[in-house]
Amino acid sequence: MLKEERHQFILNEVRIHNRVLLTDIADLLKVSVDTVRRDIKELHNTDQLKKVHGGAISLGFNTYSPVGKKVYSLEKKSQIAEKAITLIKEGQVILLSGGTTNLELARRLPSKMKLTCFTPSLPIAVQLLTKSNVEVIFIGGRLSKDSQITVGGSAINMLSEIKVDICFLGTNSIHPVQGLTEFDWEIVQMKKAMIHSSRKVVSPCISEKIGSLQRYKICGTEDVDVLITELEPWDIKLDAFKTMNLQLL
Amino acid sequence: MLKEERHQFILNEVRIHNRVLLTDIADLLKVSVDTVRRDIKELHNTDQLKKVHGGAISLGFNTYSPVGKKVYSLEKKSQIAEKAITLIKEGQVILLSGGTTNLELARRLPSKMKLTCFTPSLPIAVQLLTKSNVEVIFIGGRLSKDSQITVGGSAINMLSEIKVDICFLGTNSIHPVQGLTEFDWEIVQMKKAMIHSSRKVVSPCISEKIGSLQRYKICGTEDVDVLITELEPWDIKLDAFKTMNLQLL
DNA sequence: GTCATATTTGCCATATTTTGCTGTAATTGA
DNA sequence: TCAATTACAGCAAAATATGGCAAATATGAC
Repeated sequence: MLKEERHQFILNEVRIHNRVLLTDIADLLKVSVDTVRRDIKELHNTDQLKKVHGGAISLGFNTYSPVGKKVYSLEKKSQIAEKAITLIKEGQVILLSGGTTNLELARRLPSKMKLTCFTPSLPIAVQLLTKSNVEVIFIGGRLSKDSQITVGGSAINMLSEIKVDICFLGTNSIHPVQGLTEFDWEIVQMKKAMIHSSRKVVSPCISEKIGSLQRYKICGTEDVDVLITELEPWDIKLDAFKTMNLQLL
Repeated sequence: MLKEERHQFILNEVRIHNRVLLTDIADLLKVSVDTVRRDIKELHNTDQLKKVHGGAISLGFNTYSPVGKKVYSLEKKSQIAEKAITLIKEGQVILLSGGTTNLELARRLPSKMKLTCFTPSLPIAVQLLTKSNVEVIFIGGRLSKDSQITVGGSAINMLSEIKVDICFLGTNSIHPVQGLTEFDWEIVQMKKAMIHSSRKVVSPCISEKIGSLQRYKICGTEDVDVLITELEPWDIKLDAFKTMNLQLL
């Protein structure tokens, strides 16, 4: 692998996540942390990102990180993404909401499978640009700076005109009784519209988010067709969902 | 095998993969690495690719980061961007087409000025995310992988619903008689729509592109209100435009 | 055809760059 | 404060770059 490739990769990660960990990059690229450290140093010296202890952040980084510290539960999200990909078939039309899990999914889309992919997420669109086999259609609208997805009437309007095969709905909170909830009103509206635009709703969700509750309701569990977690099928956290009419992965 | 054949082969590989390894090429073509090295050196000297340690990468490899592109052109573009910014007033609604010059413009937008900015360009949207004072509205549609902007009916439709104060129209070719031209049909359609959606059309254009001509016509010079170049006002290249009803910067 | 000349190519010896590793210092979080 | 992680400098091995050289090939004039 060329040094320039690594540089591009790192910059891309920074663009998408606003921050990267040295160790994650080293892991992903299978090189030593020293090499990544040197790469980041170079990119720092040429003002392409900002080097910080343990990694790097984007230059215009606005210190606000919605999820808190561990943006990367890379391991779990990768597992979920791998499971999710098994649901996709050649030639299908899919819809990816925002969120880091869906970003992982986008990253792992097989490069041979022809797909059409709708998304309102800027990072996911950037990621999908590298997949020559995927036709990307971006849902336009006002860009929310926090979530880096488009929101608002225009976006919802565009969603109302489509009907896709599968929607992968990144989920902040899922509760056996209350269903899916969200703390941002505009995102709630977007997600509702996405559900209406899809034949099948898949909810990739890391286990920490199971049982949690936010201010606004998106939909009940009955609107979700498949719930994907990183847990084993017999895990106790999933018990509450087993009686329901939804597939567990 | 002829040298020319090797050159074509290498360029093709670079086009397809965006990068090549010296050793791979030598292996594939059954020639020594020295030969490939010399080939790449030649292609580098004639600006057909970029030589790096261990191989070569395509010229537009790091699409997002203007750093690494040709430095001289970056300087010109920066100058143009600086001039362009003087046209923008607090609270206005602007429209940025794609292109690296507009990307520079986006990067340099003052952080205190409140603005609303429409754009179909993914790199520009990413850049604008860092500007907390700018409301970004992304023109949705099918993403063209080459130009990294959205194109197609949906995008043009969305454009038809807006009327902005200023449109900065990244320009590939401007000709005193033929006007603005472009080589990609879909982008032509987008740019036409952008012109219709704007009260004022500004065309930032580095001097190399003056007088050049592409396959498809976007509009005549009469549709352009302001032409911004990096040249001094008295430069001979601008003479042809001086009699026209357009402002030169 | 022959000779002289120029180009191309592979090989070699010698720099230079890159990379991982080591030991030590600095930073972080509890 | 301590313990763990991360940073940094220096080193050595591997990979790559460079310039010189000679053999092979092509070119062109006679």
